Amino acid sequence: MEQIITRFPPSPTGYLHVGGARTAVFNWLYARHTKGKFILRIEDTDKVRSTKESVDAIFEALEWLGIDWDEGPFFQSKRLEIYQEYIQKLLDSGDAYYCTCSPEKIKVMRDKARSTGGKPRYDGTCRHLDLKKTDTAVVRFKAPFTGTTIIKDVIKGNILFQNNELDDFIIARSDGTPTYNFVVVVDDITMGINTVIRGDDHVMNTPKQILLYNALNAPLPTFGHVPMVLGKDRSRLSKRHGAMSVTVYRDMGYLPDALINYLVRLGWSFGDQEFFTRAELIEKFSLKNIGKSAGIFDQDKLLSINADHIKAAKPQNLAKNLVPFLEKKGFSIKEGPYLESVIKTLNTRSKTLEDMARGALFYFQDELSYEEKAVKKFLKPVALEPVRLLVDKLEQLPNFTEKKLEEAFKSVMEATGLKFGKIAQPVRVALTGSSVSPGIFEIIEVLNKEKVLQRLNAAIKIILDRSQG
RNA sequence: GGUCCCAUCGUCUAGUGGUUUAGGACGUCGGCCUCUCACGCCGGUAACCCGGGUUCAAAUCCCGGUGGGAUCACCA
Repeated sequence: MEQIITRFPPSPTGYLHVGGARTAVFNWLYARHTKGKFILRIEDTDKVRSTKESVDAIFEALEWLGIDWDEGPFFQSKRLEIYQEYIQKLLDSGDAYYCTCSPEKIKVMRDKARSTGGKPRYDGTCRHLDLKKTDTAVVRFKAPFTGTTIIKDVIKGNILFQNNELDDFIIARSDGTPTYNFVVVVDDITMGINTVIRGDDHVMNTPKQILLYNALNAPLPTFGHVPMVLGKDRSRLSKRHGAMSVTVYRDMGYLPDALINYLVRLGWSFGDQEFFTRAELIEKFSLKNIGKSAGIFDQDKLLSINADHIKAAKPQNLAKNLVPFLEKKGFSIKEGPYLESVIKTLNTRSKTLEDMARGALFYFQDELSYEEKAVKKFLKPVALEPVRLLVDKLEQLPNFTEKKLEEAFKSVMEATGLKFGKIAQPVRVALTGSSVSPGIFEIIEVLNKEKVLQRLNAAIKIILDRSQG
C-alpha cells in the first residue's frame, strides 16, 4: 500500500476560519491515522489579496490546534518557474494555446450566451489560430468538447460531468502567472499528493483538474469532497454568523482538542461516540464515515464538548492553558501544585477557561471583591455568631482536612442551632465575595489558614459596620 | 437560469431491506442529589421532506417532485 500523502493549502487572504480548520484537521488526521504525510502549502498566487499577516495568522492557528506538518510550508509565489515549465509542456503537446481575445470581448460573449439561455463560455476563437505569445495573450487549456469526466469521490461516490459543460479555461494570465486550477494540479503532482480532501465547494473545479492531470500524464489522486459547514441560517458560514477565526475560540477559552473534536464530529461519526481525545481521533478516524450532507455549526454543542474536555483534562495540563486567562485579569500566577488544586475545585463547573479564570479570581485576590447582592443577603447580623464561632474553631485547627472542617461546622451548628446551609452561605460570601462558588470545604482547604481567618474576620467587620450604619 | 451535490428529532448524528414502539449526543422541559452554582443521575419532548414504484417486507433500493447548498472570473 502506497503511503498516503495529504495536504492543506490555505490562501493567505485572512485568518484561518473554522471551515478551513476542519478540512485541515481531516487531512491531518487521515495522514496521521495512516502514518502518511501531511504537507502545508500556502496558495499565495493572488498578490493583491495575500498578506504576510494572514500567513502568520494561519501558522498561529495551526500551531494552537496542534496540527503539525511533515513538509513545507511551500509558497506558490516561490514556485513560478515550475509552473512556467508545465505551461510550456502543455503548449508543446498542443493541449494549450495562446489566446488574444480581450476580456471585454469575452464578457460580451458570456453575457450574450447567458441571456439567450446558452452556456457562458469561451467560444474557442483562438483555438486553431496557432497564435504566438504577446503581452496580452493568455494561455488556454484545450478542453474536450465531447465525452464525460468522472470524479471517483471517496465521500460522495461517482460524480459525472459532460465535457461540453467545460470551456477552454485560462491556465496562464496575460502577465504569465498561472491560475488556480492549473497551479493546484502542478503542485499536487510535483509534491506527490495522492489524497485530496477538500471542501465540496471544489467539486466544480475537479473535472478541469482531472483533465489537466490527464494532459500532463499524471496519475489521479484520490478525491474526497467534504460537505460544507453552514451557519445557523443554513447559509455558508461567514462573519455575520459570529466567531469564525479559530484563534477567537482560543481567546474565548476553548481547548484545541475540544475544537478539533467538535469539528471532526461535525460530519464524521464513529457510532454513537461523541467524545474523542486527540489520540483516539488519530486511531479511529477514516474517510469511510464522513457524511454527505452539510452541517450547521452549533455553538452550544461546541461549548458542551469543551466542558467535557475540561472535565477530562489533567489539572496540570489545564494549568498552562489557564495562566494566560488569569494574566488577562491582572494576576500573574505560575503553574504549580497550588494552581492545580484551584483547578480541581473548578473543572466540573467551567465550560471554558475563561469561566474557570473568572471563578478562580477569589483565590488570588488580596483585596476580595464582594458582590453587593450577596453581601446584603448573607452578611447580616444573624451570621455574626456562627462566623465568630467558626473562627474560634478554625484557629484551633493545626491543619485543614475535610474531616476536621466538617467537625468544626458541626459544632457551630450545634452551638447555634442553625442548619448547615444557614452557616455555609455567609461563610461562602466571606471567603469568595460571592454566593456562588465551589464547595465550602474545598475552598477552605485550598485557601490557606491565614487567608481563611483573615477573610472571615473581614466579614465580621462588614457585618458589624452594616448593622451600625 | 445552467451544472453539480445533499435530504433521519430545533442541531450533530446512528441506522446500509426485516433485530426499530427509529438509538445516542447537544438544546429544551421535569425530577433526584445538594452548603450555593455546577457536576452527576433519572425521566419527558422531538425526526425518517412529499409522491410514486420495486419487494412478502423500505428510513434503508429506483424514479419524479419539493426544499436546501455549491458553482458558473485573467479569485483561490
